Amino acid sequence: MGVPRIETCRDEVIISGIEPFDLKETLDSGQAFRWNEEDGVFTGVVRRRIIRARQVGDSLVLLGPACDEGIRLAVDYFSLDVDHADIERRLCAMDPIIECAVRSYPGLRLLRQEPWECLTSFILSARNAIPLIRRAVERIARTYGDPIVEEDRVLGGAGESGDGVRYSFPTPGRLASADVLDIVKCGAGFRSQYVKAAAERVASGDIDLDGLRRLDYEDARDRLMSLRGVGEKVADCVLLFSLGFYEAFPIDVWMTRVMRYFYFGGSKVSTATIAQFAREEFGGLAGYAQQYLFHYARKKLASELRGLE
DNA sequence: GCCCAGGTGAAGT
DNA sequence: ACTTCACATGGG
Repeated sequence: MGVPRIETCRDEVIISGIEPFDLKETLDSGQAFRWNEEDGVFTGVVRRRIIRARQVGDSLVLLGPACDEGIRLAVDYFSLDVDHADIERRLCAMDPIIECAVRSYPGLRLLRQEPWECLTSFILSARNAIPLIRRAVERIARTYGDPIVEEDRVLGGAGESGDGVRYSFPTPGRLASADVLDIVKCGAGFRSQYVKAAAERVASGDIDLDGLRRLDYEDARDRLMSLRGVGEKVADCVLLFSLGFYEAFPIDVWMTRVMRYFYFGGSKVSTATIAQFAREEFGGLAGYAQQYLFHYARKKLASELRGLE
């Protein structure tokens, strides 16, 4: 594959040469929780910046005035530097089931999210529903984060009356000094204490999230699991969605259902058995396999899988 | 009212 | 090691 080609015209930046790429499915695949869609335009907050984007053909179009830093941010966030065609090819060669999932959603990417926001989001995800997770993350940002004033937004919002203001996700330090009861008010429920405790550990430097990249998968995972509210599944989500550990294979209720259905003849299996199978079947691409199977399960198999229990 | 939602920790076999 | 249960909150 070639390097992504970047072309600036007026108030748009067109990034091409990135196929396969599917913006909609990627942002709707349960990785990130701060994106909204309106008329094909997706708006989200990434590391203190607002990104507005839409897909035209195989290209990603960024809306707003061109800015090198913003372009670099988007390329990194959407992993546009990854040879995704090669990844899909290798997955399809593994077995006909994963091939089917990949062919159903070509261009489904793994994002590179900001680790602290990713960790908090998935602590909030435990025994929770996606719309409620989204709302809690947004309320936490609105309560503790900073309003983002972007040239981008000023230019695009000629008749804007203040409602569309977005907020950055708060730093660990800011959440470490929060009152737990105020975090509860954001809708975080029993997970509020976990969020605050994690913020304290990260803010103090006891846990260095970016530093985890230098550890091997097992050690990084153990380190994350020393946080209360972070078990195997949440740890794997953070490793996969923000730290580039593509061998991580988060197993939740959906993955349990779809793996049983496809690979274990519908019989009951433990997460340990599923995890071991995934390692052997998908190896270093287990995380990608997980994302295709998870998305396929939720979008195409929901009714069939619910009845299995 | 009741059940479930991208689980985890603690206590019990 | 494996099983059971509580945990806040809100939507179907």
